[in-house]
Amino acid sequence: MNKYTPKDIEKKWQEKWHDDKIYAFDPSAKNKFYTLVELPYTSGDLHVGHWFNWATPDAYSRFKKLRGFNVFFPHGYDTIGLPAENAAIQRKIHPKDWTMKNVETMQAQFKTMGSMIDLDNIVITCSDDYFKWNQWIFIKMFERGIAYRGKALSNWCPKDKTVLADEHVEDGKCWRCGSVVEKKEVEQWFLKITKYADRLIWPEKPSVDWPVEVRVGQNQWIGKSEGMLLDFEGIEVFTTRPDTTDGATFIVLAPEHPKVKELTTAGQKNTVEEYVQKASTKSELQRKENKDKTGVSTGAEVLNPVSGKKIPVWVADYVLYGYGTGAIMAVPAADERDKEFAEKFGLPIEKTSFKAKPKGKKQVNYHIRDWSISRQRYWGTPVPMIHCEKCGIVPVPEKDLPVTLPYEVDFTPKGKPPLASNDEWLRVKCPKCGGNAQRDPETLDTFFDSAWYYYRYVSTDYDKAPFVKDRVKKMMPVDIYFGGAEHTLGHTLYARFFTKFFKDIGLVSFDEFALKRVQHGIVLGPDGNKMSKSKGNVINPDDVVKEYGADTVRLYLNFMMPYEGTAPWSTEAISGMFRFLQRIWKLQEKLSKQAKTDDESKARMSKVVRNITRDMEQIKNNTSIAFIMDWLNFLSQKKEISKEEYKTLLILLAPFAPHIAEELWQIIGEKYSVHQQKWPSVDEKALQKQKVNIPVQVNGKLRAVLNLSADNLKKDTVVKLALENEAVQKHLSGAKPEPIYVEGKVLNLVIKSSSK
RNA sequence: GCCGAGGUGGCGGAAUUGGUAGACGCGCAGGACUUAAAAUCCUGUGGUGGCAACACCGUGUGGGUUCGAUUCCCACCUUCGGCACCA
Repeated sequence: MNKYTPKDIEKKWQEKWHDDKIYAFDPSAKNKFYTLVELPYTSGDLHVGHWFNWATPDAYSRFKKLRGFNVFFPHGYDTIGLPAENAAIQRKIHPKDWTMKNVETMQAQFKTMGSMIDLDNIVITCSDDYFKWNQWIFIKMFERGIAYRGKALSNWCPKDKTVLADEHVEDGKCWRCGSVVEKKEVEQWFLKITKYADRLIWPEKPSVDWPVEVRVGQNQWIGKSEGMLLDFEGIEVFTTRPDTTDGATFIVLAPEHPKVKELTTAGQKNTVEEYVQKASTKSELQRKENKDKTGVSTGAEVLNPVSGKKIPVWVADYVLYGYGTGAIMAVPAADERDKEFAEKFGLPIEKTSFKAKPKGKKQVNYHIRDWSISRQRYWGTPVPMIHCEKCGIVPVPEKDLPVTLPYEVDFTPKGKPPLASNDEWLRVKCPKCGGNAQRDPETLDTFFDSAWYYYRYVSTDYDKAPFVKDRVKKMMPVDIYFGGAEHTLGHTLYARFFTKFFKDIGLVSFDEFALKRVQHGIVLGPDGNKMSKSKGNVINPDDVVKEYGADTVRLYLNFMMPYEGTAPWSTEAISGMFRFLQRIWKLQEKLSKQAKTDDESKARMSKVVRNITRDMEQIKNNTSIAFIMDWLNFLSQKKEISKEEYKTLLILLAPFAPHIAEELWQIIGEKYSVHQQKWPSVDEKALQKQKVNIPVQVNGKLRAVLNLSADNLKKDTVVKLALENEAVQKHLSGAKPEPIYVEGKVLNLVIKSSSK
């Protein structure tokens, strides 16, 4: 027997599996299972986090395959983003070249994982065909009024010189570069996600299995609140508590509110203008940081229709222009913020009856706002629209799609979209009137691309539509979607939104694209901190693979913690995994043709298989591996082991360590491939024959354990045996206990204390 | 402030619907093999006391329900994540 040397076997099998197409999805077969992992961004290299993210889904998919499912596990790359464009600026490489080079590197690295993902049939979001259908979808949205041109106070990243969606402003800063985000009035494209707000709200008991934190988080972000629109002499306010209108003692307008100028009295003009001016220069972050209430009076007064009193109108930036009507009625007696404001500025506070019934219109408001979708950058899908002076905005006809990116542009940020710098590309004839017109020089947000890529996966070869309806009908929804928690408010919400839109235009028939969502945690550096170059605690997967092989790395990543967990990488623990594989390798010495699987072993094996099957289904791969170790420990103690025992070990191992499992499978002369075998079954009879441990408690404290055979589990027998037990007798000290027995589980002997 | 998820050995973490707390792995200690070391193998490993048998304590804290609670209920402390002047 030679030594276990991963590098001698891993590449060999990877190539053979690939050549033999052993993981090929059979579109005609039933029993489909669609595993989806968020497509990686083409940043350059796979880091250990990528390995972690894929190790569990891959083991899970392999398990599903062994369980008889026809597994579809496709792959792709999210290619659009600023790093590509910035690399281009810094290193003078074209974004496309930079991106495609990274795709190549990452493809090669994915191969070393020995994953069953299909690397031949990938979606690359910057390819022409993806652009085409991306643009097609955009035009469909435009036709339905979902994509629209709007002007709004938007989040502006001064460094990236582009607009940001609300979901990508984190703590007042740009999600990508961390610059403090400014507010800027910009005309741009929006998607009317607000129209879908109600349908995106998760019901209490959803039909699909998504984590609560996602459901609650999304519902909060959508932030539905029902209330009323009330009129205060021309000022419309939104309130959720119309019943407190009698206690409204003043009105507050947001600084941007158009009525501010109109209402301000001559005496207050300078003060108000100064205040409004000041508020407009504040960034969102500054507004958030300083929660002290500020504001000024307009000098105007309006009638409170319920109390019949004239109440003053103020301007303050604690009222947000973007929410409700940008104006509120302040009820200091019922609202903390209004109270604080009233106290600070000496405004009256009056009791409310909570019984007011003002006249007004019912109104529902949402926290979520329409998704700003256009970016003033080069590296993205061009917005497929033409601006004609005569006809206005005209979509590019389908036959002219895709609108591709011109290779030559000046993409150094200058405040205007880079595409506007290429005249030849920009100028175009209007498809309607044939007159002179211009292309839209903006590109789509990268989150538009990733909102529907898993539909394209099922139709990478199709060029008549974004996807083949029938195939989607057959293969979707996705059965399980693995990804990161950071996409709770962005990507996964957008993906749900797109699915509902697709349903509306008759492309799909379901409401949710993924039946189950599982979110991974993070592998920290060995020092317990987040891995970062500056901290020098980054683990390079290529190095670890070189040292131990891919199987050890996969195994360790599956074993180190639950998929949802976050824990530090341990250079010591991973060597334990290597040791485990070496012990399995060595076990082949004990394999004997004559050896039979005895009853004890059968029972043990069944228990292991049963537990692993149960845990794998629940994606508890760490405990599944623990049971494989348990089985190995058991086999190691035997003098010789049967082929059945050994084969079971290899099949159980195969999802986690596919290469070594295959190699050993071949060594023992079994038919290729171990990955096309049947998952071992549980021998219920053997399990029933096994002896059972019955803990015996006296007054709830464990005093003895009886090892009993299955036919000795009746209450009378167990109690009798327990009472004969010395340790039990000692603690009973002659008393007559009342037995409480749960069959096959536990016996508790209770002595009723005399004082009771 | 609001919402969500957690708090179990030296560490990562187990514990099926309330039923032997600490599986499995790492680390550590002792032993075997070796001239020696590494590797490997064996044994032990929650805490306290005891030579030992054994006893008591023990799942963030304090109460409660129960024959029995890491698991259920109440209050509190605390860590992490999300949202945050949303009217």
